[in-house]
Amino acid sequence: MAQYNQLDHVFQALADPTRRAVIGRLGQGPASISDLAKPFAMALPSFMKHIHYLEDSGLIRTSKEGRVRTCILEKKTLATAESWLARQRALWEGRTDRLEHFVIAEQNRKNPK
Amino acid sequence: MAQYNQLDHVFQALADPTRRAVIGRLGQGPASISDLAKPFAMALPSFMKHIHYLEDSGLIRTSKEGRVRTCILEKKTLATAESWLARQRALWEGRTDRLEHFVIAEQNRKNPK
DNA sequence: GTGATACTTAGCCTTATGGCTCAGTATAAC
DNA sequence: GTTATACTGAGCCATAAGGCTAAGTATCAC
Repeated sequence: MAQYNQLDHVFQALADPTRRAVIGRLGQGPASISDLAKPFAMALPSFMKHIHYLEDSGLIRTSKEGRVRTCILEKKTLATAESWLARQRALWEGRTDRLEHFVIAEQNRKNPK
Repeated sequence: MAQYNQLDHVFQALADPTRRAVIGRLGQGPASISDLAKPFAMALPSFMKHIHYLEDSGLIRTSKEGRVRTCILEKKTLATAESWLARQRALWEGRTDRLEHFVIAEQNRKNPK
């Protein structure tokens, strides 16, 4: 993983069950660190590493207010993973580009910038 | 990554640019190890580790005939990653849909026909 | 001001990853 | 039967991942 590539970090972030669970939770709306950490039998600093990993990969964004840090899902980043997979499928299905365009169009429709 | 979970291994496998390139190539059809290895400035044993990783994760299957090992893409496994992402999207879009409904309802309340 | 809450920082430990070399085996070509 | 080809296996190395504890800081509640 020597060179800079967002997909590397995104897929790597998705490779851990704790982090996937966090993403699943954040799909339902923003949450604080301690709320997110609650379901996991893990020391908080360990959990924080996952949060940092997710933030560095661009899959979530966080902000601190008072002593509480709130996390939100960055859907656009998740979409880059989705569209890579869609592109692979498009390739082998011979339907070049159509599916990827569909995914991106859907993303823009649902979350216009 | 202590416990058994195919998604862990699939996403982990996708986190490396060499392995993603191999998958891209195999999307166009089966290929031998040395054909696959050609584009990479990497010793063959190093490349083989990637192949083993891909095979262990279930993303490819390989078979040997004579001295040549041929690799093919296991599309079904790639689909498990795709469907996890699709499920996430479904989750958060379900939420935004409800939010949209709420917003529309509010608008109608404030500005009745 | 004291104490609880919510992180945060620092550092340790074990295992996994991703590269390498060097040598080995099995098949194909001549 | 030699030689070239196509892996394969063993093992080394540096760094990253993912857990831990212990101690620190900044808010908030009383």
